[in-house]
Amino acid sequence: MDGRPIVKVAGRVMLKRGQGKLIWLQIRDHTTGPAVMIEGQEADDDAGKPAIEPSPFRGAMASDLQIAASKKDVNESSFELVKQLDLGDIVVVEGRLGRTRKGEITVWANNVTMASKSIVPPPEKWSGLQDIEQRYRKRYVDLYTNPEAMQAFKLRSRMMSRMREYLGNQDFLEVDTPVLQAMAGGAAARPFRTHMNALDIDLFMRIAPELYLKRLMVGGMPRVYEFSRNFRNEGVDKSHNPEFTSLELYQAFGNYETMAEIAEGLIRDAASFVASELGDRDDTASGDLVLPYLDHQIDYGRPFDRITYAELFESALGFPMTDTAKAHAEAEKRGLKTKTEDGTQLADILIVNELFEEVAEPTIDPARPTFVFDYPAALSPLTRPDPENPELAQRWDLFIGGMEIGPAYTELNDPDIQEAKFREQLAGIDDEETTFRTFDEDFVNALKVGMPPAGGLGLGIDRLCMLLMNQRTIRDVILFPMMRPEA
RNA sequence: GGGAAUCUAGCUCAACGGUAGAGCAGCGGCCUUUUAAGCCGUUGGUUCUGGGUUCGAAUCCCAGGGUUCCCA
Repeated sequence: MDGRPIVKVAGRVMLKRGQGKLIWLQIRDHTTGPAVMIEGQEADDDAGKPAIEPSPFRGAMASDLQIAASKKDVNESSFELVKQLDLGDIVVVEGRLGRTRKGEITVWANNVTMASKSIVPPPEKWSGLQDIEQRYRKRYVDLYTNPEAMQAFKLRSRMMSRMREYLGNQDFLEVDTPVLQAMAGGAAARPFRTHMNALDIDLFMRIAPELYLKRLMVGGMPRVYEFSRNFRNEGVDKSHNPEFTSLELYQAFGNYETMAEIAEGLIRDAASFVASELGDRDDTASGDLVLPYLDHQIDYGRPFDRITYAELFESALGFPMTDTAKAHAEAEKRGLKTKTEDGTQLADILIVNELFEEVAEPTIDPARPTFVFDYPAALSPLTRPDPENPELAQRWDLFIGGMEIGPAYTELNDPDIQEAKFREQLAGIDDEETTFRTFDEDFVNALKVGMPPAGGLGLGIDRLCMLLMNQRTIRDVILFPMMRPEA
């Protein structure tokens, strides 16, 4: 009649301002996407798109809708309902879409019904839920209260869809492999133990999917990946949660070089996607792709830097890593660990690696994604040694923003070498008493059946989310991070 | 593992060792185009837990717990 479309919207009441015969609501949209359901005629240009401008105040973000319930427009029971509404209630509103005198897009309600009553008081409407602990424990409140939290998790979800799409386009198959394993292999970490009653056997939660994904390579799946929830019975800090998500990926006839291409392409695509979702950057035109992370402006557009382990070591320490006498002296000088807890001297290579991690890694420019190539073979039991130089493993680690994002390897597919490496590990060549050591005979047997030469890649998805979404801690990209149960 | 900080109303925060408060939310009224908060009135507490010092403890001491931050 007046040309304004009739819409039906639903959402949680965030603000309510009563004015006697006119009551204003702001509701956080519970319909999907920006579209309200338009039941009537097409909207006219200025009112059709519910492009509600972001408000300058925190309580009402772009996804909020404004509702006006006027006693003269709304039916009597609806008006009574609106008067009784509490903040936090979820309502369904039908009405005409229009504007206020000040131009605010508003649904002028004809009918309001209660969809769900909230009987717990919401946080303070201006400052929201501030307590960090409560934000994690009551994520359901955090999400509706703090739009930036919601945005990070929406982005995480969409980013993972995008990665699946990217990999699917390259003929990678997504698979699921066991979380409960009789032996927790594929990484050096302390596992969670559990027990299966029906078979009366002890089991472990996986620390990595690697050995199963490789079995699939043996079986003839040339390109596989898994977004794997891994469980490690270790500490919690701002970049570690006991359960975390990694992307593990294997490519037959690939190697660590092709893995670098895939990793770089995948991360750049994800970064580009996140940048466009955030929608407030105009740097794609120039070919640059820069996203902020804490104090850094990280450039995902340019080719990632590449350096070898030995080069980085020497440039940071000032002497070559082969000079083990100097390495020992340097480690002593810096007070690094040089002995195991029972007092035996650490192996040279472990001293070198201590120095590498403590001194060399921090010299990597956090704003430049950097591959560190060619790790010492002794540190990489599942990696194929370089045929030219068996001391080196065909492995790289990727560092971004000061964090280790993931390794990749040219995979070891020789069953004899694999078996020998397993034995070496069991003999305790490394110092880590927390490291769980396994000898997976069936895996050796799979290699005897024959695994194609392959490249393998692991990416820490939580850390990638921290980077791309500029979140300070891993708990801000995990919906329900590990917390001690409340007393 | 070490150090520091913090824990008070549903939420955000005050309170020199001297009656535990404010704002928001809630509750009762009045109010048709507001923009976190309209106006008036009003309810609300195991001050994380347990000990101790003191005439008197949110405050000082001891022990424990949760969380956060920094370091290893």
